[in-house]
Amino acid sequence: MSVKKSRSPSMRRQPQQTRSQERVNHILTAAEELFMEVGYEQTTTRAIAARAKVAVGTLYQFFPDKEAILKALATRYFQAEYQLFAALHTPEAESLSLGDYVDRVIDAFDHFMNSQPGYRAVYEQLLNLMTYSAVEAMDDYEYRIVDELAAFFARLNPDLNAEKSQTIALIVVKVVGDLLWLSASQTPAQQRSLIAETKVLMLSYLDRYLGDRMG
Amino acid sequence: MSVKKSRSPSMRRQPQQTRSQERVNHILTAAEELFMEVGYEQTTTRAIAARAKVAVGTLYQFFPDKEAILKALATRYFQAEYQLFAALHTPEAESLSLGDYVDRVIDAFDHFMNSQPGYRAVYEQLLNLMTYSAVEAMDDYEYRIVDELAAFFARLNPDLNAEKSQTIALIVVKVVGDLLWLSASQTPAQQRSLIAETKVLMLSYLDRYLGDRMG
DNA sequence: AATAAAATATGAACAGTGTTCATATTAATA
DNA sequence: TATTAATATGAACACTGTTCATATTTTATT
Repeated sequence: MSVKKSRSPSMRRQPQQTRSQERVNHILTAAEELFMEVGYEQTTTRAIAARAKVAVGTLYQFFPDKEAILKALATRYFQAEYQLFAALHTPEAESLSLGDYVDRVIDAFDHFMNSQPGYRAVYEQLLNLMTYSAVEAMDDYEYRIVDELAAFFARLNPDLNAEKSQTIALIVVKVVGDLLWLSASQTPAQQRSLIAETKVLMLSYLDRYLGDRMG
Repeated sequence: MSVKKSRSPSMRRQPQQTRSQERVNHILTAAEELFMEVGYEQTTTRAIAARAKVAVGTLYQFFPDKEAILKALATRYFQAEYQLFAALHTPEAESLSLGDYVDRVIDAFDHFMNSQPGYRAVYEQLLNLMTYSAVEAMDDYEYRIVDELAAFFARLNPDLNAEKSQTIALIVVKVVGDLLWLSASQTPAQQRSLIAETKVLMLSYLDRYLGDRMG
């Protein structure tokens, strides 16, 4: 069992040879497969090494510990998630009606979560490691999404001060993330009504602040 | 590392002698202290036994595994949480204005979370064990709260069918829980504005369904 | 009160984990 | 080709949750 480390680098040694690059990828895909099959806790570093056709020691040459492997996988998904957000918040998006905006964003993230097979398994386990102080643990990418969403809101309604738009953005990101996450573990019918209701929730809320700016 | 068990009873043997009753309590308080001090994962069954002045084996005489100890602690908090909910949803509550109702409920749960010192540490770690299928893991108490809240809403607005009021209740419980949880890890100033904003969110949303029934 | 039987407590032993590090192997350089 | 640096290996280590034969304590019986 690993002891809390102050701040370990995500990689122990940058792979310099192309052969090593491949090995790192093998390790990551092997780990992702196993995390999806039996979960993070039940996945053994020995099992990862075995599936990647590598010795345990090799694993620790690239990753300081088991947690770092999960984080490396999570980073890939967070990057994709951020890019999805960015693509949805171009200047053109500011001229949408509020209803269309909410529809687009929630449908897009819903689709993202369901289309990426490994996303759920990785994200689920990542939450477990982010125990102490959710703020500190909140990944850089989620921070950036909140910041940029706050700026997006402030642009639409300049009456919102920085603090207020930040709080609104934080609530939107957290609530939508939470409800989409919840919907993922429901029957398709429940899933549909939950997502429809999430849109109602966001629409009702944002209408207070952006109602007269966005259709 | 424990293997997934199909469905283990929460207790291995009911303590029949008063001496055993005390021991179980000693074990639980020792475990709670340690979970708060170093977290669930870092807490060793040996450490729990040592602090409770008991042998490791004794621990396993009452609890099938480490997880059961956490669950026993969690049950205490869930019961208290349910009773808080029940106290807030008496027939008299139906005659409150929507604003007063939201204020009361959110303030009460906010106070509950901050006044119970062990609640956060236990709940945080409990979330980690509820990985697979949040629905199945959702404790009986939370289920009951959603059900009764749905009934409360349906009583206020009989136009809401069972399915709809259930979805609304689920969203309210999840969102309020999530945002209060988030606020717990913020600075006092952020905490205040986040809670105020949570009220705005709930008010905006519930107004759609209960606006003409509750003030 | 003494004894037998049942209930309860104990902690060394077990099987398994994440991680390390002296050693062997491979690649780069001279 | 010989030398040196980089990389790969897996047995060994420290520690974990859990068990179970044994010792102790309580209860029941004589």
